[in-house]
Amino acid sequence: MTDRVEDKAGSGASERQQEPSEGAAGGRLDLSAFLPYRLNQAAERVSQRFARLYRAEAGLTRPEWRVLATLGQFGTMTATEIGRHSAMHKTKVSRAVYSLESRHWLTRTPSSADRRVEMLALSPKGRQNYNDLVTIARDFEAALVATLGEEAAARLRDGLTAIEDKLGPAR
Amino acid sequence: MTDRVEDKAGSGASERQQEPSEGAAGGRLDLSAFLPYRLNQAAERVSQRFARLYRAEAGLTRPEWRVLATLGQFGTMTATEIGRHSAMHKTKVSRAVYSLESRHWLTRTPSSADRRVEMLALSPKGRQNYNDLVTIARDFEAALVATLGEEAAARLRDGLTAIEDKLGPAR
DNA sequence: AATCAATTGTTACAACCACAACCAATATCA
DNA sequence: TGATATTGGTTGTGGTTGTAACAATTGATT
Repeated sequence: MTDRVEDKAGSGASERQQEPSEGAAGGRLDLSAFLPYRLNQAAERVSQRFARLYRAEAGLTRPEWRVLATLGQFGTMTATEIGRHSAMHKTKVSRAVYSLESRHWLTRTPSSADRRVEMLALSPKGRQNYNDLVTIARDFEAALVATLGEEAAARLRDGLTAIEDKLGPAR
Repeated sequence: MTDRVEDKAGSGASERQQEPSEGAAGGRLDLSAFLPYRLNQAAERVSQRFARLYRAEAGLTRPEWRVLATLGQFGTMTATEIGRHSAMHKTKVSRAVYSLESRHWLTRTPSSADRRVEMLALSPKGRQNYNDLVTIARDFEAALVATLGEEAAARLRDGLTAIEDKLGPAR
């Protein structure tokens, strides 16, 4: 439909035409139409905007937000369970948990059944901040959907569902 | 529609029920249904799979692949232009360019018009590798679309287009 | 019971990244 | 022209991340 490879900065002198040497084989690839690239860019744009909110509101990093969100949703879990549900690496979880614990937003309770693990849960302070952030998150998502339009948002969700269903977990 | 918050690992003893204390206000947020999270996960899954390919084929990092792809598409550009078209930070471009130059995949030519900039272009060796990677990229995208199904892929593209159109560039 | 394998979580280390500082060159404007 | 601001690109630094190694505990096998 549209062009999509224009340069809206307008500063440079010569606009680069898409006409390199093109050796022998099948030619170029339009990066800005390449699905993995587009997905990445879209995710980054949305995530950055949302990250600004919880960083401004609570000074959280992304891993901290995810741990908070997971604990807020499920109540009490171990670190590995958090990692599984939020798709984060062990060490990321470990450090985010430590950080939230330092803020007294969560508490560790040794498990009586398995002495390797600790049960993690939000403190009242943590839950209060979680509740505030949930409101912000809901508002953000609603605003995003409104911006995209219900129709486009629904299609986006369909596409994401397909990826989730057909591709396994990220690893 | 569907549940989406189940745990297919099945290893743990007690499955966490979604029933934390729920203070006073409106309750929890299902992270795995939250649009920014879903977008991020989907992008990461796809990117990781594709990254495995060009890392195995050519030992490239993601910034290096993007610089290669951009130069391959546009022929000759400056570092700033590469950054603008591939949405990468200055320093990332600088170091990726240096790395590709060390492999003799690209050449620098001082610009006669502006002695601050250097015109960057792929060497024959670089273009050859680019051509190979373009084939891999096309195959990957085709396989991805086939996996998702044409229908779902089209909806995904619509959603991404909406994000690109309605949301500005990542910063 | 004793050994070996697997799991949980933390930490050391190296790679990577963005921010800021910086140099060189150009543009702006008095 | 001369002073100042702006731009292109590189480098140093602090912070973040993943890999690997590790201690502690549990499970499996005999």
